[in-house]
Amino acid sequence: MSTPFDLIPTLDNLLFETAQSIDEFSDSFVPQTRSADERFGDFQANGVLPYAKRAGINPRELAQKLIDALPDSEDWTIELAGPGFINFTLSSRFLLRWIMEHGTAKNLAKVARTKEPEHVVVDYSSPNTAKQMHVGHIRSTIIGESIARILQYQGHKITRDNHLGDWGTQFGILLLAIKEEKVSLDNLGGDPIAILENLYRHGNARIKEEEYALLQARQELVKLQDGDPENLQLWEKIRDISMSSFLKIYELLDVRFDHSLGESFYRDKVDEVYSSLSDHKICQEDDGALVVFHPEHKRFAKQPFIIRKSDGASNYATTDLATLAYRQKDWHADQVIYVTDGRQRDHFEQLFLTASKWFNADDVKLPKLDHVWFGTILGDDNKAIKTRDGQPIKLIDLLEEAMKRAAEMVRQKNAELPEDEVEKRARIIGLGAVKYADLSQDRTLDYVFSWEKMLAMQGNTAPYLQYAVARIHSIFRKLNSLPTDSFTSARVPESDPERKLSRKLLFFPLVLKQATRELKPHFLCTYLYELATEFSSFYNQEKVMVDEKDTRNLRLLLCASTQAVLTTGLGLLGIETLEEM
RNA sequence: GCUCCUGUAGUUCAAUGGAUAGAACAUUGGUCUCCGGAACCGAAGAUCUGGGUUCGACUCCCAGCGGGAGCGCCA
Repeated sequence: MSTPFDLIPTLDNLLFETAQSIDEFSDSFVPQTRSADERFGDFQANGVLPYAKRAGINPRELAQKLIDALPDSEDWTIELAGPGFINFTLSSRFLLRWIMEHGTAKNLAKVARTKEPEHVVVDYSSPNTAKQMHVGHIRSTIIGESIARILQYQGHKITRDNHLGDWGTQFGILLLAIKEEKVSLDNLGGDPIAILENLYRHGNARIKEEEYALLQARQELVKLQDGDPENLQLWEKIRDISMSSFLKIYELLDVRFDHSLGESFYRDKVDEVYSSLSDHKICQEDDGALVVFHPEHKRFAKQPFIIRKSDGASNYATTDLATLAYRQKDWHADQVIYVTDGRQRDHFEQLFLTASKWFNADDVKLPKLDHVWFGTILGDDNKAIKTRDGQPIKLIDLLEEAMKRAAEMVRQKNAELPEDEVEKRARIIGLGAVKYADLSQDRTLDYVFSWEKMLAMQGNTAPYLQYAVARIHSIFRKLNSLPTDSFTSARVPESDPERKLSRKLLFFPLVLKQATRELKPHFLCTYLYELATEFSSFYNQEKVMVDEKDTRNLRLLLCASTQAVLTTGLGLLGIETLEEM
């Protein structure tokens, strides 16, 4: 008999089915099983309370009836508590069985797989070409990657698409500056992207001081969009320079895209958007622009979704519609997840409404659409982050600073370590800290930037989790054994620390489900931190390498399983682990 | 003006309508012949205000107050 990976559906079913044999219950009963505070057991079902209330029955009496009807089980004991909670306390044998069956990375991965895999496109990172990535891009990149990994882990087919901003107004300005300053893009030296960014800044200043320059910039953009060979060539070079600067960052962050289909990719697909939406009378002309209103919506009845500007040019609403159509038609996406700043919520709400009407009119199945939005990164003044001279903090600087600080700590810990090993550890620890700092808080909240916080190595941080993993490696190293060895003769968990750690391991599937349902990795972070804390406490209280074989095996099994869950979980956050640190 | 988000210890953050609101940092007291002290154990300390819904509210609703954002040709 196999032990259920996620106990909640099992208990839910058991309670529901049993309830059906009792007169007072109907099929509208929802057991509401959830993990319980450890003071009350391991799982609790709360559903009797609201049900009894509705039926006008005493909840404690009804709960008792249900408990009496439940079949006896060797796997748990059941208790009535409080106003009508039903508490389940798992038997030690069950805990041991679960850990033995599921507690390796391989088995976890197997059992976490969904029976209904879907094709999910994750649209994230999406920087603008011609500019460097700055701290503002870190959230989309890190959160998007984690969500992609979480879904992929559960067996979904994931397409990672970097929707570059490579066709917008910034090119007119940049092209103007390049031509006015007669810059050759062929030898820009060691940091070409920085030079491009400076040029852009010059151009931007020019169009603000002189109206003629503004007209020229617009003209350069029109020329580019009309396929002018010179501008197109320059544009391609700019794109290449930008991409190579992005790739450096993606490599550090261990992010790889399947596609980088920017806005330019859709430039010959926007006409189809205009004509189709016009044919279906979804859009209308207004002040010379083509717009979509949603009369049924309290805000978008008046607030337009502009899909073609009055000068005839497309904008990001147009390309986003074209992009969605492409993802549906060519990729057969079941779901599309957009990971962007929360300030774009209106845009995506309008996009989803418009797409829904459009696809419906064309009788095409609309993929499930999710806007995974996150808060702004703020500075000390509670305004969007800027450096003192008003420039955004470059992402590459942040990452290098993190690695530098981590390297210092690694050297302090181990002075004789060869430099390449220091660098390797510094990368995993430093970048892990940066990722974790971002992922560990609810993404919808604004984020106050501080180097201390981003690079913190103590407390609820990646290095703390990595440290727990490294310690477990150290145990097995000493024992000349492997975490993947089998520990078949282990005894059941008895002591408080053994039991607490065991039950924590069992909650991994619940957390995975929650993080997936809400597309919020911080649930996973909180859990991993609690697991690591529980492990440290256990490890402090219980000697692992004892002579008594069955006890040692149990404790080693707990170590191995903890390591498997921590490593797996951190992997889902895009964070690597070390055998020694 | 309209709309949305947000308000929890000194600070930074958790908490699926569920039982006594949980951590970290900082403060502070301990553990140290220990299998890695990047550790462990303890103390102190919080739900903006006022109503409402509910058996039960940090959570949902209404009204204030404070902070932030969006609102026609940027993305």
